[in-house]
Parts: sequence; structure tokens; C-alpha cells
Amino acid sequence: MATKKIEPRWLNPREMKAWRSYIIASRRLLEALDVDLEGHDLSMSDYEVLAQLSDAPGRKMRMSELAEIAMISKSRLSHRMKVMEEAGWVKREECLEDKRGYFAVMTDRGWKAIVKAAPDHVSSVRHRFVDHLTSKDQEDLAKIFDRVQGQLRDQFLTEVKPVSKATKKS
Amino acid sequence: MATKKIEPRWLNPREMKAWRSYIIASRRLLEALDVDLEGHDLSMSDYEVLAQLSDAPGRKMRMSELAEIAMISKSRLSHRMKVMEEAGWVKREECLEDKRGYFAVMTDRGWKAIVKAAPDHVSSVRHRFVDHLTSKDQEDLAKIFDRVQGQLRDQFLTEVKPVSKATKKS
DNA sequence: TTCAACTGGTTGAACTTTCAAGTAATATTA
DNA sequence: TAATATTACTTGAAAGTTCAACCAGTTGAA
Repeated sequence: MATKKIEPRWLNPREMKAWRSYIIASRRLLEALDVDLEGHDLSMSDYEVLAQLSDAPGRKMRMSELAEIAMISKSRLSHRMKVMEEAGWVKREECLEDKRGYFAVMTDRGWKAIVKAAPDHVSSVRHRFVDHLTSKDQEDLAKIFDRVQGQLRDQFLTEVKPVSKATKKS
Repeated sequence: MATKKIEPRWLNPREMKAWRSYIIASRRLLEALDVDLEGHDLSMSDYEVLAQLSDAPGRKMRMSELAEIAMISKSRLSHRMKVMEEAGWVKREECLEDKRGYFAVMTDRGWKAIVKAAPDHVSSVRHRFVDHLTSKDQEDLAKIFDRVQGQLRDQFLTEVKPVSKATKKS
């Protein structure tokens, strides 16, 4: 009942080209950026976590908030924190206001690690991507992807919110 | 000697905006597309493998070629093939011309599976992405990402090729 | 105020991906 | 033509991610 049997509208050549160029280049780009970070023993995802944390006041942040802002699941953050903790980059600190909660806190070593990684990363982003865009390109991209993300957000709201937890798929 | 200590050029606000909008939206987009495929028991990556295979003459292709065209490692393809084989979607067939090699061959069940998944996937791509782009946007994107990919290719060539296998990093 | 529901976070197991090493066949070259 | 290198692919283990279940603390409602 949710799935309609209507004839699919395949992508026309222009649409297909845009879509393929976009995902293929994106794949390779992300791959390259990850490789560039290897020298600092960081994945893009770990970098993002540390970068966000380093921006937070006191370089500390509640686990949930950090997970959300870095766009990874709580579980995944928990697991990563364990390894980053072993690496000496972060530690946990319990939250007094809410005894269920914890803070992720960046250590001095962690701070040093991203201060060291950041220039390389930004130059990697330039070298692989940003420097090949005109100002116009940059504005176009921002506009396009903001629009796409806005749509996704709306779709998320109308697709999962109203469905009262019982009505999930198989 | 390869790493220079020059002052990094941080991203200006326009550059930063373009970059952030792009990765954040892309992450969410890919996530959504993956979720949309779950109903067909497929990840984007597995979909890509099957789609490429279904396009090949005789719906069969050498493992290496398939790995390359689907942009995954040989090892990963090997592992995925095992599970897709168990699912009955593909099988392996040895290559007579080169006894080291194997063909990945799509079965009838595999064919049916992607024929069933494809319309949903394309409508997902539309709904989440393509339908929110003007024709101009599509052309802009294709141009931009083709350029980015071209750069990546050039960089790959000049970065890893000339380095004679001994001169790799620590 | 007590009990049910929810939230913040962790955990272990299952699954996926990567990495390094291994096997067997082909290509090279001296 | 006998090494030697290279290619095609697989494998098992290590590392990473997801999933569902779990604790403990907090909130809310009767």
C-alpha cells in the first residue's frame, strides 16, 4: 500500500551525468582526503569529532551533543572515544548536573594533535577541492546543497515523525 | 622535505560555506539513499556492483574489472560476492583463457532483484536529489565535479606513480 | 510519592571493511 | 627455458561500524 507500481521516470542523460559525476568524484574526493589524513593517524570522522570538540567552550562537550554535531551515532562515538582515550587525545568526565551523562574532554595531547593536523587538512581540502572552484562555483554549490539538505530535513520530518512507531516496515 | 612548514591558508567564509554545505548534505544524502535501499536488502555499494554486472554483456564480468568499475577493492568484492552468492544473486565461473581469473556472473534471481530495486532506487535519487536541481544546476554540478575528478586523477598520477615503491611514507 | 516512560550513555555480538599474506597461473627477461 | 616478477583472486585476522539490549538516572503523571 505504501509502494506504488507506477512507471519509473528514469534519469535523462543530463540528469544521469550530473548524478554520476557527483557521486563518483565525491567518492574519490573523500577517499583522497582520508588518505591525506592518515599521516596524522586520523580518519575524517575522527578529525571531525576532535575538531568539534576543540571548538567547544572548555574543549568539552556532552557525548550526545558531540555525536550529533559530528554526525555519528552515540554508539559509534562511544566506541571511538575508547580508542581516542587510549591514544590519550580525550577523556571522559562525569556530568554533575545529570548523573547519567558524561563529558568528552579534549586533553592537551589531543589539542596538540589537531593543531598539528589542521593545517595539513585544510590544505588537503584546498588542493583536492576548494582551489578548483571559482567563487561562483562555491556560491552555486552552497546554494544547491543547502537546498538538498533542506529537502532531506523536510522529508525526514514528514516520513518518520508522523509514523507512530508501530507502523514501521517489515 | 616533502612537507613544507608554510603558513596555512585557512578557508575564507565563502569557501568554508561551500565546503561544509557540500559534505554535510552529501553525508545525509548518501545516508538517505542507503536507507531507501534497505527494503531491497541492498547497500548502495552492493547495488552498484549488481547494476554494473547487469549491464555487462552476458551479465558477467571479470572480478577485477567489476571491482574497479564499482570502485571497491578486490578484497572487498571477494567478500561481498560470498554473501551475494549465498543470497543466490551471483555466482562465480572460472575463466578458461586465464586460469587465475574468475567471472562474476549474475543469476536470474540476481537479475530479478535489481530489476525490482532499480525503479525504487531511481525514484529515491530523484526524490532526494535530482528533482531539486534545475537543468542549469545539473550542468554546473557535472562540470564542477568532472573538474574535481580530473584534478584528483592528475594528482594521483604525479603523486604516487613517480615515487618508486621504496619511497613510501613511514 | 510511586511507578511507568524516557533519556544518556555503554556494551557485546554480528556484520562489514581493510590489511597483509598466500596460492596459483601468466608474463618477462636474460 | 628457467628463474623471476607480476597478476588475479582469496583468505583470515584486525579494525571499524551497526544493532539491539542493557543500566542507571531523570521526568512526568496519577
